[in-house]
Amino acid sequence: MAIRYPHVADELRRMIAAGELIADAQLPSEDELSVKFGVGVPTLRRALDVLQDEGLIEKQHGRGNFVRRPRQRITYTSNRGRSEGSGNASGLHVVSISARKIEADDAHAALLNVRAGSALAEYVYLGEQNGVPRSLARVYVPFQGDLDKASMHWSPWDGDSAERAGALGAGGAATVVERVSSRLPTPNEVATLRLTPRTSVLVIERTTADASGRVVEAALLALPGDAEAVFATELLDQLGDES
Amino acid sequence: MAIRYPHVADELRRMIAAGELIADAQLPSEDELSVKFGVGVPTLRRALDVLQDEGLIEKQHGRGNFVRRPRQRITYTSNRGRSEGSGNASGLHVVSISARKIEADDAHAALLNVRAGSALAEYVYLGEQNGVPRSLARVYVPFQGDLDKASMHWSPWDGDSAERAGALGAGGAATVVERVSSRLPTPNEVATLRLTPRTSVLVIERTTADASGRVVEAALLALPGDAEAVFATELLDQLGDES
DNA sequence: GAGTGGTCTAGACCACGAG
DNA sequence: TCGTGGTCTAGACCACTCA
Repeated sequence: MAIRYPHVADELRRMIAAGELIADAQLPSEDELSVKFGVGVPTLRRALDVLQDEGLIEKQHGRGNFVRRPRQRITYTSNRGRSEGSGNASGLHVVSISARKIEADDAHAALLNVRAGSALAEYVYLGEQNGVPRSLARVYVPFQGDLDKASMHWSPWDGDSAERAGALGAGGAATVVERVSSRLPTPNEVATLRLTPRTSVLVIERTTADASGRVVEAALLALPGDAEAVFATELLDQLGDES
Repeated sequence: MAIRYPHVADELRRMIAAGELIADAQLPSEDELSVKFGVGVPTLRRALDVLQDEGLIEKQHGRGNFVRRPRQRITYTSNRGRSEGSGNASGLHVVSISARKIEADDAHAALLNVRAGSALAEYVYLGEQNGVPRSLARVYVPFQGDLDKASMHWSPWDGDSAERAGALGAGGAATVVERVSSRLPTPNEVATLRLTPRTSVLVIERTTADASGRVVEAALLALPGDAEAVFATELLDQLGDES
């Protein structure tokens, strides 16, 4: 016997691709679809789960299932010391959510290389594209006596790394380390970014240290699954001939 | 009425964390567990799905459910022109799977900036850690008359970017662009890396171009979900005082 | 209150793995 | 052949949304 839910998923996928179901439009109810495809409701729901994992539809409890507007790919660009280019991501509107003083927990302590319990300033930013939340960023800086109002306008998206490092008062060489990983979203990210709990987010963890190795800033950036981070480097050939 | 499957999942998670279910050990059958937790089999299976998404268990059709050995975090390091450090990832054993000549399809063409249909050399590598497949890499190079045997020992994990660029014959400045994204695994990746179809993989797409902008190499690296990519840069302060 | 999706159920049957 | 997980089913009931 054939496994039926993949075929149902294929057919729904085809209908979306063919434009028979347009973005933001509501799908027929699950009862209707199960009759239409000649399968039971649980099987139809299994097919919808697949489409949800693929980001093609969005389920809304009590309202219905909807075709999702295909997301524009969102790109985080690390401009490694070259001041050209980017600046801000295309069409992304970043708003500051909150600025507050907190005490470092163990995770913060490891990130910033400070003692747990020391004072930090936390800035939270939300990036939106066409009114859709697209990125959630938290920036941590060792607390310097007050919440730096100027910092509230620097999201991880803005400006050049070198510029930031300079402005942050390093006054010399700085080291920027960026870690990129992928994980399931936290409940907070699910709510804020309007995600499903089962689709991964791309996480970029950036720490900036001054010449003495002291971490002057750490940024945590969460992007919905269909995102990418771009790192470009121009290399001079540092090698002599190696016979 | 309370939703039951999260509680079942919590309890199973606790048992694994507490060591009551050890790595590689088989779980009781789903029938047994459903009785033990006082829920129906579908509900128990729903809870197991959650644990599978979290990478805590592995389901094997016809055999049983097993506690997964916690994965060591795997790290891809981009050493941006600095020859220090890394070289190879910790404990990773890379073997060459295949080397063959192919014709570029549209995806290859876009990646390497060549015409579709032009000849490419494709090298495939599998990285293993303790006998467990941990990374799948495909490297593409414009075909140069034969399959370069030497290249077969350069996986994306080996060596320094600058060294590679030099060895690749650029003979001057080179540009390396690395794109990191996250997506669901292909069926091939599911089989080769022993993944589940629902857990994301981290994908690193690296292209190396010579001074003239010609792409001399493209590498596609797929890593299971609990992986990270690290990019470190040392910046000289390029700014004068900005009044 | 009507309509929607979410959860839970019991049971039948199929597909896979191993002895 | 047997035990396992995988699929499919029909139906009951709950939770949410909106008029």
